[in-house]
Amino acid sequence: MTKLSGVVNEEPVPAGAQVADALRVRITEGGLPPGTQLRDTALAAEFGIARHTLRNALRQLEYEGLISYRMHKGAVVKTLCTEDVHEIYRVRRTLELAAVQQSALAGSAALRGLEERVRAAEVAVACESWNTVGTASLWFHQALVELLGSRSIDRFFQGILAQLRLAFAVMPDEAQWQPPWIPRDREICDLVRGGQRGAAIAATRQYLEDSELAVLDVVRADEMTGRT
Amino acid sequence: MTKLSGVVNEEPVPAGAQVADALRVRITEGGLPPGTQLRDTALAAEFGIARHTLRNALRQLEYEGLISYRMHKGAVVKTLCTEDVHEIYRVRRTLELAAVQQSALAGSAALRGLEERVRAAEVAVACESWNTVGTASLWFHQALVELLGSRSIDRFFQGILAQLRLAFAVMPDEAQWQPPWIPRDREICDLVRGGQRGAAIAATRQYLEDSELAVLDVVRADEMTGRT
DNA sequence: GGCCTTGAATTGTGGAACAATAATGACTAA
DNA sequence: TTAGTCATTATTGTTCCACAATTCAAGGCC
Repeated sequence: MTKLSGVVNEEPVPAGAQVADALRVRITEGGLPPGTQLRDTALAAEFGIARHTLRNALRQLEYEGLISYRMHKGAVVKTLCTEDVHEIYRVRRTLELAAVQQSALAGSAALRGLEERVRAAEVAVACESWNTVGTASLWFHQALVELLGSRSIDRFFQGILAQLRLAFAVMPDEAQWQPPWIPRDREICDLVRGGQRGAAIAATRQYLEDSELAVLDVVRADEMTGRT
Repeated sequence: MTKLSGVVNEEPVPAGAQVADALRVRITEGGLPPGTQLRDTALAAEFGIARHTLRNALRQLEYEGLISYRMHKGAVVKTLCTEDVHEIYRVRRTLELAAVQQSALAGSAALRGLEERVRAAEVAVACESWNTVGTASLWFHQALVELLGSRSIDRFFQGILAQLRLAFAVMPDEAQWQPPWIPRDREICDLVRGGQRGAAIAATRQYLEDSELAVLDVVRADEMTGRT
């Protein structure tokens, strides 16, 4: 509803892309829980844009893996199945471990980014802003992958983590679930910055192992409730 | 109306997606060389679809990195600059080396795929079907990455290699350029299948190093001719 | 209850139109 | 002549409307 105010000299952004951004936020913040049907006429009306333009936005989100399209059945916010979780963690293992392995070659700016984002997560824990904690932690892992120095990989990984956030969206008690991971993020951060590559790899591998199992629990629990 | 038992239930494919596939082929085969303006009215007329549908197809290709959009200036087939080449090879190094490293865990089907595609490339060389050689070689490297067993990474990497094909599209003498790489593909394939991980990694790293420089030469040469 | 039919709702696509911007070319001025 | 200005045209981004194809929900029939 709010017409986005653009700073004058910026490159103009197509309306569809703006709506895509807004929807992406709504989905990853849990405003549109997995399984939600996205009726294009309704959404178009809500955002005050034409149906075609909205459908463009939905297409973009489909490419990013946040919604799934089926012919003549429209768009649905994706619900993660266990295989999806395995897939997400296959990607995480590949990219995060590769990033830690090559961390010696990373620029100092990227390394500082690590520290910043871990600290942000710790602040979120201190503030007891639980819904922020999960996002901050994911941002840290995004920063890890950014050590590789590849923009396309960064974008790709961003989509993967956005999908992972779909699992957070159906989590019953984020306050219990999220905080324990932050000290482990801190540990990985310090090991990487300290140049202790072997230990960093081991810590990251174990982290991903444990995290995958934990997320699987959440997804399986959600599958149970959904099947009733 | 009842479906006969055993008949495959084909999900219908949206028209936009079909056109996107056709355009992707045209671009990667060189039918639409880099820099070509893609006028949507003309293309829509040619494919016999509405402008909206065609624009959806273009959006998809934009997401894959094959075309670039600029507001109110439409779509253009992307022309690789040297930074783009660096970026492509950053991704290749990350994923292909990670794949070779983890090749011990790969399934036997994936390993057979390696052999198949190298052989296809060798056949193409024997047939002197030079335009096929480059594509076959890229397919081999795609198979390498498939050792990781991740569908999303496969799709991502496919897009990257499609971008690389844009460099082939402006290459003056593919017959000279492509064949020398095939024996090196063969070497990597045999090392991986033989379980000689260290040697395989070294060979792959050297391959990517040399390949990047060679592609950079092509792109730089093209930049010169384009600037006149 | 189970099955079929029917009508409404929704999607996928087409077509025309319009404002905003870019490209083009003519015209003027130095 | 050459540079700059301005109007004309093309093209894009977006909207509205329309319609066939298909799914969904409800009701009627056995």
